[in-house]
Amino acid sequence: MNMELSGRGKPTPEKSQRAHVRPETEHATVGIGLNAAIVAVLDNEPVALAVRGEADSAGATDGLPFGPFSPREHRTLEGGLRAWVHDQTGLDLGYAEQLYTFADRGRLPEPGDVAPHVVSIGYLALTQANGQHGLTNGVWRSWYQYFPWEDWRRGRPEIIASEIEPRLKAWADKPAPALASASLIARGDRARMCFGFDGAAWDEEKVLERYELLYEAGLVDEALRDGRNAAQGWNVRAKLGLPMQADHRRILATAIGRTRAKIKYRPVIFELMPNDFTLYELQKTVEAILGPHLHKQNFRRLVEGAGLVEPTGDMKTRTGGRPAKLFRFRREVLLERPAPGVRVSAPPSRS
Amino acid sequence: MNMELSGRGKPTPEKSQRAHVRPETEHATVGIGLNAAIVAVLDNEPVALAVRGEADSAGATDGLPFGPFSPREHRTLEGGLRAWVHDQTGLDLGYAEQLYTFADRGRLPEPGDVAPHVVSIGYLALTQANGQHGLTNGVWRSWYQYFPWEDWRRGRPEIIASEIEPRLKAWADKPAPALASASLIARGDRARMCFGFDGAAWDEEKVLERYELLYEAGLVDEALRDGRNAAQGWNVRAKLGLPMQADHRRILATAIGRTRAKIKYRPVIFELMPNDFTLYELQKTVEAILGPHLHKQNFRRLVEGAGLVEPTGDMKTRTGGRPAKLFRFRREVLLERPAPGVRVSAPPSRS
DNA sequence: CGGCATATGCTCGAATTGAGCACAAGAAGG
DNA sequence: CCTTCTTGTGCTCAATTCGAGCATATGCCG
Repeated sequence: MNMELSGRGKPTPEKSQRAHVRPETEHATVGIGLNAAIVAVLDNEPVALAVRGEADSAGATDGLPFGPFSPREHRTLEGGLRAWVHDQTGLDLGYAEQLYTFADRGRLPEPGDVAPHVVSIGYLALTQANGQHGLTNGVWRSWYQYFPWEDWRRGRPEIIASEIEPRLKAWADKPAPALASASLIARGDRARMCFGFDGAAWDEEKVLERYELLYEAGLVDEALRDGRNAAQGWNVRAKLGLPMQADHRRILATAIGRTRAKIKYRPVIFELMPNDFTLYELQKTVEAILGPHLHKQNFRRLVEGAGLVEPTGDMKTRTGGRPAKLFRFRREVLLERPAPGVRVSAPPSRS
Repeated sequence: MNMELSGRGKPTPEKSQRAHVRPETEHATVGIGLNAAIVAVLDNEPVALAVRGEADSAGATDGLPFGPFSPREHRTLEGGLRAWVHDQTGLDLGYAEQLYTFADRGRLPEPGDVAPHVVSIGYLALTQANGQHGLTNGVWRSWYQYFPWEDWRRGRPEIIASEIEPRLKAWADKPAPALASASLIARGDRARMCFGFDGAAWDEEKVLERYELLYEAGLVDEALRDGRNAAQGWNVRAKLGLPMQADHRRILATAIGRTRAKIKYRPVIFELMPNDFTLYELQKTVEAILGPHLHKQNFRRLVEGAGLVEPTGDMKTRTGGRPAKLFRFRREVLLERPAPGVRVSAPPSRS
């Protein structure tokens, strides 16, 4: 989990372990946890399912649904995920994909413990949240509550200019610690690229990079909670977006970034839509996830031209204007195109 | 790990586990293994580092470098990976990224064992294999030995028409098992999309999908070894490509697919190149990975226009023709473009 | 019935892309 | 030395795609 920038020869801070020739038998055993970022779009708002944690030090913090994986009970990771998500929340997941496996020590809240001995595997699931249909636990919460800087639907979010830019620039002016742990790229340049300062382009897919930068800079609560402030001289009150338990917000950031990337080359957007929809509803859903982009007429040309949808024959009348044709997902596109999706391109570099 | 096709409501075959309210404490413990697909390009041949397994039933089978992860010894997964890769092979990894976590039971060779209790996390590493520089263990082997159908450098590989197409079509004509476990798409259609039968486009990124389809169809040795032939009436001798231990070939397939995708939007191709190179050498490296594509002049326009390279000022004379300008990777591109890479597009649907 | 709001069709210029022509310049060989 | 081969490099041109706007359609509401 890094910036995925091209850099050779990252240092290996750990000491080499003893040589071993046939290592297969000497595993240390750890627990496996599964985290699910369950995403839907409710009233044009992208939401994730959050469960309320028990109140800890600073009040109750949201978390993602979480459950252990037992290879004894479940044949596959995804099967285990579906089972306990159903048990915990009443939801039957549709589409699900694995995101990333997190095992980093040092991010976990237990202060005295040496190693977490828990590896957590993050999953992304997309679903329709028609009403609160059978939800027994957890609430749908806008993902922009956790990541307010990601919400460009009404233009550039103010929090970037008012909070993020000054604080990140102050951080960039401090010298980086000599370990050079993070990156070969200067702090200021990373901030510029991530948040589009000074006219750089905003890349809506870099959700994780942005969160990790804020974490490194000590601007999210999780950084303080994890004790990184002790080592540096940070502001005590960070508060950019709602925090989450453990590294759940990192997983959610990964999920958002993956969702934003994926709808461009896989028709997963339809996992979030009802069966019939108007093209404008489809556009609004895409924009809820990506931020506003497209010219309505061009969006129509795009999705119709790509063969992603077909008219149902019916119309929707209560649109407030001229009635709109209803469409449905055209499954055959999967057999026709190698990578069908809503291929919207980057917006023209608004800053 | 599936076809990532848009399909709702996959059935959950496992039974629900007992309800649990605060699951964090009741982890079953399992071992964590790390697998590395270490990729380089040697003499225009894409290679992966393979280690020879001890001879099992049918002779020695290659495997990927593999080591256990101990959270006690290593702070991060990637740190652990780098350490034992260095110990086992003498290599210092440059670029590395996590691929996927595999925990599926039923793919492991132990016939009597109920559950593997080992979760393996696959990594992709890109490196330069200048000579056998310090290699203490393992050999570089062309990845097309494991996946001959992926090698389109001399046109469509013959093995597709001679072996894969007839055998997959025979498999497609058999009725799918009622469990409908794999996909909502008919076997024949999946085969068509994966391998480009009947004029469908070849998508060089679908490496994993192709391997998994062959596995399901019982056409790779691993399927036989895992005992799937007992349930069906398969050919006893599969032999499409060299097999590997456990699910290492699946990990390598994931690695190849990811590499092919990634060089298009990240400048990771330069991890595989020496510092100075000619544009034609760069093109050959890209083609080794992707298959042949580009018009030489357009490739030049592409990489120069994208600002990916800059001339060193020197020339390379021993080219067999006119001397060629030498170039180097232009790091500044990382600060200028959000997703710089060799944006080659799909070849014009050769079948 | 007229105005409003949304839906939908169409056009046009700019940018990108695929493909080829032409020429440059060292190597090899008579 | 001059021809020919081979690879490198600059340029053009048509086809396609993309961004943006104009114009018209049509139900709803007063």
